[in-house]
Amino acid sequence: MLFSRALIPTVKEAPQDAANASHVMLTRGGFIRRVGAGMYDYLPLGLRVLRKVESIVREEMDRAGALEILMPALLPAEYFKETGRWDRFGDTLFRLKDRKGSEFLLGPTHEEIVTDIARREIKSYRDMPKNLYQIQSKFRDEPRPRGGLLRCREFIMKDAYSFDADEAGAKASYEKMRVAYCRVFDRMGLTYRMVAADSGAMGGSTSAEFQVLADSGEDAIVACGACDYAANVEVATVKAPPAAAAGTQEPRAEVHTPKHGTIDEVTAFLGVTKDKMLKSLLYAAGDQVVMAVVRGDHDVNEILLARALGLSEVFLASEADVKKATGADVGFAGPVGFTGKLLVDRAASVVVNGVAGANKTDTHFKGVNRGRDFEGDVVDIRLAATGDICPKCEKGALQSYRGIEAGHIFILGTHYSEKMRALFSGEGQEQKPVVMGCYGIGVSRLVATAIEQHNDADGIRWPMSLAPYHVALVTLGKDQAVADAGKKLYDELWAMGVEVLWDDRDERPGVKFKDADLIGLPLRVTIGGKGLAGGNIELKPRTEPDPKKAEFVPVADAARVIAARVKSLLS
RNA sequence: CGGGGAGUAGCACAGACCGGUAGUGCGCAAGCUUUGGGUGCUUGAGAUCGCGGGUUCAAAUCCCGCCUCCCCGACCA
Repeated sequence: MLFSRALIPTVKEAPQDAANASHVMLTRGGFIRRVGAGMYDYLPLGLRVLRKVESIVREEMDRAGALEILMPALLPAEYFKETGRWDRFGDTLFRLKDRKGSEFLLGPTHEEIVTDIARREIKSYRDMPKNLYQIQSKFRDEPRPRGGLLRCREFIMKDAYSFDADEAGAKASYEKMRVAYCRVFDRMGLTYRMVAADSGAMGGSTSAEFQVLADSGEDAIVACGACDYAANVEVATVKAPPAAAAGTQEPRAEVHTPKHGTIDEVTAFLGVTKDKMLKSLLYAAGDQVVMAVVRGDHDVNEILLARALGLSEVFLASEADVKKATGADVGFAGPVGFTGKLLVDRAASVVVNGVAGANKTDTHFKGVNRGRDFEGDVVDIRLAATGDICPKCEKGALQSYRGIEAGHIFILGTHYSEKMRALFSGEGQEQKPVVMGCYGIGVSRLVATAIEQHNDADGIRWPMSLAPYHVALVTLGKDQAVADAGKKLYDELWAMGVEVLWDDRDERPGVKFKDADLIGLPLRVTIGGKGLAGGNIELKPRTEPDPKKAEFVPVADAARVIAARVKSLLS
């Protein structure tokens, strides 16, 4: 592609609203333009990257034996009513009506529709396993679209669905997808972790997220430094602390702590460390108010807390509810004498001579010990953090990371097949629901995710497998010999299968170099009058910041050397 | 949905408090200049000041209503 004939509208200034690297660079580099909140144009460069992501995903799905199909994005409401998701999806669903007033939706995901295919076409255990996938636009009315392509209302997703005759078959299908996903992310040159995750509304028995590590990620994950344990912090647990040391228990004593309600204030006032504090938080859980106690240096994990209570969610109690439940102002709640349901984190349960609120305004207790001063149910309800010991190997220390969820795989079981009567005949003529799995990859999100992980101050550093073109060819000056050499190399490289973007514009060198860095093609070939007079062109990887370290390659060898370099970076 | 912020030329912004000829930089067009990291100079085109209403002789500016967008949080296969 000739730059002079392309549509690559680079701009110097970042859009005022962009807050992360990928949004800034995709916009500045002329890859995308915003059309509305969470809606983007893909300009030619952006579309080429999107297509590369799609190709890799498609190749790996096909390799894993999945079959590509395409379902409509516009869907009749009846399918979602059949499974109850028409109501359960709430405001996230884009709903619309046709001219006759019939209800429709724009598909946020396609379990119902693919299950409809299954119930019509899969009649026997002999028809399975099957895995159907599509790459398609999805629509979700997100409460808050953000981050450019990272969270859109219309986005492109690969969604795959497996159908098996039994749980063991489903596990095998799931495992195939896991391997395929690893290949996808490996080929894209991404650093990622497969983590245990909350199954959420899908209610599956087994699920894992593929988290691409990036400081700008929305998700917090922890991973063990010694074994393969990794989990979304939502569901991460930690090794149980040692049983209480048989230390001497001080008598419990009331202390006056006027206006000192926070952990920081109380520890400073009483001269104790945070791990001696019994942080007591009140939650609205269903129709009751429960108290959750964790150590002062720990935080409550609300998802674990909700699970421990058998609920889907809990909310921090209002100030009024706290006062009603404890009889004290916020900041002075504690387990001693609390009459409601009491949950105590494992680590907090073994604190000896702790400090806790006395359920009396401006008052705390010292010398609080579980077993003597209070009871409560001991559960794991705290957030894992860096330094905690791994729950799996019980040796390694956990490390916290930020991640971007780029893929999620589930075993769904028979949730949808039962509701929609997707039944098949087993070997003994019995009718059984198919066992399903579902597997998503955020294709358009990956375009942005790759940049979040691969960029520097000057712009993007595309991995070769995702770059819109393999090589940026920059010719300098108006010298005809340079232009001729550029044209020759350009033609040779394309003939060898190398995708070249030739900056043939009548621009000064600085402009071309800046744009090349911004667009971020992995290899840059420069042809200038001086170098050419010496019989050389220059070759520099985008990852090399120092232009002086460019490699000189004889003109005669250039095409061959460059093509070989591209090939090695692709494998 | 809660909190905060912003809508003025293609982009980034000033002007608003204190009403009176709509401005700057980048980009765009033309000319000269320059040519290995966003060259310098000159000239020019380009705006229903988000929308609707109100106050006023006069509204980008003051008042009322609405819309859109962004950030933090909640939310989120």
